[in-house]
Amino acid sequence: MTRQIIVADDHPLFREALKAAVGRLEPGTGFVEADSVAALLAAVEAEPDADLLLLDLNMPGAQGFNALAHVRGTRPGLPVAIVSADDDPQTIASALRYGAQGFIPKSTEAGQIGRAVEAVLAGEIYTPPGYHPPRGSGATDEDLEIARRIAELTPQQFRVLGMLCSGLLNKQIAYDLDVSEATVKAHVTAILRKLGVATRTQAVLAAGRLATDRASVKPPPEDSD
Amino acid sequence: MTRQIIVADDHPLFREALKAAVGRLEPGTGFVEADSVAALLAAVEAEPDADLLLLDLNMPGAQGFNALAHVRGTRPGLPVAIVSADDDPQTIASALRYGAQGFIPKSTEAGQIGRAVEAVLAGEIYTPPGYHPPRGSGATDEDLEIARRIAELTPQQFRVLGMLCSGLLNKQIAYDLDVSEATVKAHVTAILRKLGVATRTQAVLAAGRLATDRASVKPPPEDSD
DNA sequence: CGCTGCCTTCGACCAAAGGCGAATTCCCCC
DNA sequence: GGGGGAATTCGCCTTTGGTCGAAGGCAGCG
Repeated sequence: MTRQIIVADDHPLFREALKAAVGRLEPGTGFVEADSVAALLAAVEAEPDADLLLLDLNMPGAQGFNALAHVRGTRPGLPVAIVSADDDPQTIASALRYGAQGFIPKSTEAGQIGRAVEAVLAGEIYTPPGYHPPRGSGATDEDLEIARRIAELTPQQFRVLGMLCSGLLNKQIAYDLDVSEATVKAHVTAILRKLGVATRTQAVLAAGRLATDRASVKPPPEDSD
Repeated sequence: MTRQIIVADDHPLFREALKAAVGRLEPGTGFVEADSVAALLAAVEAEPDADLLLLDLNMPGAQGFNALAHVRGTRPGLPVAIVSADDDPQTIASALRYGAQGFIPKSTEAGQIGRAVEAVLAGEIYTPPGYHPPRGSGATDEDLEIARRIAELTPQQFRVLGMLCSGLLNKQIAYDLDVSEATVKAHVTAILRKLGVATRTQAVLAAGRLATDRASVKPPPEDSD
């Protein structure tokens, strides 16, 4: 039985490097790749028996720790190792508090990445050498509460939440997901309930608290001035 | 003619310290205090001839640089010196790009604060000793574009935007401002136009890009689970 | 097999959001 | 003193958002 690892990163080249670094130690390893949150969700659903998820924090559509929180909620048995270019102690501490089993800075050298992955697969919690938990751990209790609620969302609801956070209208979401607008509204209602808020705007604000970088809304078209 | 300085900080004690540090060098200085964004707007409107605004970044209701951008837009002639506990180079660079004439870390010793204020009043740009502009300057061109648009908002519109960013309904905003809901809607429409977006959620996302800390939406009431 | 949940889907109803035009006030400037 | 422009205010109408109830599909379990 070959072990399965899901590699979620929007950078194709980096995915290759990651696979090479991991596959070198265990040639029989199978990989599933995802370059977006949508693909990540699909991969997680399609591979219920995956052994590990290597997750980049800066993926388009997955503001920060939202994807981590959601995967931890829907697949509690699937270990997640964060792979990120942002390696300051605050970010690492947050990732661990949100349930990641490991944190691998992108600056890590290949051989060390392989060993880190093996460590996480063996059930250890991997942190970069020299890492110390900072004083204020970056994620407040309120943030963890948000994460807990996001973890309760179904995959489809999580997709919709991501689109809400992009500022899309129900109509646009319905078109993208190829369902009726009534269905989208039902999902939105479920999201509002689970997040404990009353409007989509409040839901976006809540989800935004788990973001590391600001979402880019959309390029303002700008015609007049 | 005594010069007027507006001191905007939600911490009363710190306002006192600030006044003491500045007043020591020029006993005749007049002060106007503001402990919230609402009070800040009122003060700026009431004192058109103020000589300087000392502005804290972490004021309730004024997410990050929004207040700075807005004041710079409505009162281009009023110099603004940011006073903040967050003194990393990224933050300082952003403040300067958004049009601040000075940046005074809260850790600055009293005498130095007085000298910094005098320098800004004299037309200089004050930065803490040892400050070097970082490589990536913290604020992207897109962020500056947002700031430029926020600067175009009228005071009332800016107040409404702040409430939108708190996740309030039009009805609640109308109650707080003591106007009809129709009026609030008109303001919201104007805001959407000026920010170049189509919905309130997108407006909140746009304004959120100028935030330094995440807004706390509101404590989720939480009853069921 | 049949039952029980859960997820997804949807249509119909009501509330909130947003657009449009217009009246009022205030301030600046001529 | 008298425009002119901007800001604030508001009512009416359309669109969007959100709730409720319900039906179909799919997995796990007795």
